[in-house]
Amino acid sequence: MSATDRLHLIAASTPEVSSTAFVKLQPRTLAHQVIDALVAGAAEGLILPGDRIIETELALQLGVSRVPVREALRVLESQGVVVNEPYKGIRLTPVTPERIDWLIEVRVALETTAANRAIARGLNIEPHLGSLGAIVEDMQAKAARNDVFGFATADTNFHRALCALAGNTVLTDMWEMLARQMTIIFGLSTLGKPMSAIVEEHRRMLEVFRSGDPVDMAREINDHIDVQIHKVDIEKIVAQRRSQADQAASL
Amino acid sequence: MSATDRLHLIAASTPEVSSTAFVKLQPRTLAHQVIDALVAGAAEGLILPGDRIIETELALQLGVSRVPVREALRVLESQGVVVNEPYKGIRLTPVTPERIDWLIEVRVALETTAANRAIARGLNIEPHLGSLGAIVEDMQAKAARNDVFGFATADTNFHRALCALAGNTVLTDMWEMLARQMTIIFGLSTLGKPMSAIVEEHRRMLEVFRSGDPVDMAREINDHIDVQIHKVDIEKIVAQRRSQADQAASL
DNA sequence: TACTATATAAAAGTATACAATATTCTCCTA
DNA sequence: TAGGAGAATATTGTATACTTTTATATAGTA
Repeated sequence: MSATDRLHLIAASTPEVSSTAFVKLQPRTLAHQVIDALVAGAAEGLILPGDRIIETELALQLGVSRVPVREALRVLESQGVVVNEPYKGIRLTPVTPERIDWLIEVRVALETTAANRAIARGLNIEPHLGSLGAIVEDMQAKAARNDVFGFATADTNFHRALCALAGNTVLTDMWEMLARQMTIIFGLSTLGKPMSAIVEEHRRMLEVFRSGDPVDMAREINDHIDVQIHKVDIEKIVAQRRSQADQAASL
Repeated sequence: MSATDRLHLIAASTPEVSSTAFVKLQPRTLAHQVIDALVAGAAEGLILPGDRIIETELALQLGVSRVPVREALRVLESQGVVVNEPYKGIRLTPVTPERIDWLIEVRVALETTAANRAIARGLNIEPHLGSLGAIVEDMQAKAARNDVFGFATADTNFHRALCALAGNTVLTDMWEMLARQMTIIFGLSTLGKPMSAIVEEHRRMLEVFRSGDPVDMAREINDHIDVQIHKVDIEKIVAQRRSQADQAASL
């Protein structure tokens, strides 16, 4: 079975809009939906780093023509999610320990910048602290229920919310790129540490954010992201995720 | 005359490869060439922030079909160079003082990170200092000849070379995005300061880099980029560039 | 058997054709 | 004359068809 065989259909991968949504979300093109489907599939481990992606196949799976598929792949290429050699094919960007270091380095830089900007704007106060705190509580709840997927999502949301406080969309856009790539690499699973420890780290980060010391903040973010992800055996993770995906596929 | 009417043909905008090139560069697709042509056109002021871009027209100008044009536009959209509203049209991202601040903030963050990483790797030594120094000399030469275009290019090259020393392609890729956007906004002209002063700033940056103090380096980069570009009247610049472009077009 | 050359197939790159949506213009009515 | 309904037009979104390139398989020869 090839890498894209089990990709969700578009209909299934684009969740219903909450009826309480205030902003009218723009109609999204098929290309955008293809991007979401691919990223979601990669996050679930249906496609793994290094896997070949065939346009025709993907188009067939998603029930669209090759045009939006190609547009999606070009976008993902420009974001570093896939690599392309003309006439040879596209594959999910192979992951190396080096590349993980690079992603982390940039992500730490962006998050630190964002946090310090938020502090400079005087946003390390209520109601923002409360919002962030609520996310941490959510993490706690998900941890208690052993909801790994939900936990990872909440974790990401915490960092996203922190970045958003900088009010710099150029920064947040770039952050999303990085977060997406890391999600694809690591999947939505926690690594190494127990969830309770991770929750605790977030509490501490939040406390430092409240205190408003830029240097402390930088150190805290660096330690958090670095320690959480660094020095993992990436080969092992990919192999593990592949076997998981194969298992799921054979059910 | 519409915005894209005077875009260079692809053949004209893709320079010959130096015969001394060692690496075999991969064959580039039309989509990539369209990207280059568009960015080049924007840098020259043939298209300005806020201008509408019509796919059909652009395709005609470049002598290609709409498919590679659309792929190019999707990539540029994901990079923030153009904005798109489905069925309404694509335009070069309008520029606001706020957006310029955002771009600068991220660029400073990335360059600072890169410089410090280069220092951490112990690369603030020869032959790297010499290479950077050579670029500064080049700037000096271009300034003497009053070659504004060449000067701006050399300036960009200095910062690019500095970033490259970090050896982090994720970082350099993102830096390129930012540099591209700033080029589109400001064109290839110096802003405010005399060129000699800018050359002097680069000398100073290089000296601080040699000394290897991360804090000094951060301050120096921030001052350089910030002071050089900040607080310019963007409305005026765009208006000025537009009249220049119109003038050139009527010749 | 091993190797090369040719033919075949697969997939990406590109162009054209069609559908859906938004905008503009016209004409009618109040 | 001002305003609105509806047709006409322009432009984007999508699908299909064709071309070029690469990869694979087959056959022939040393």
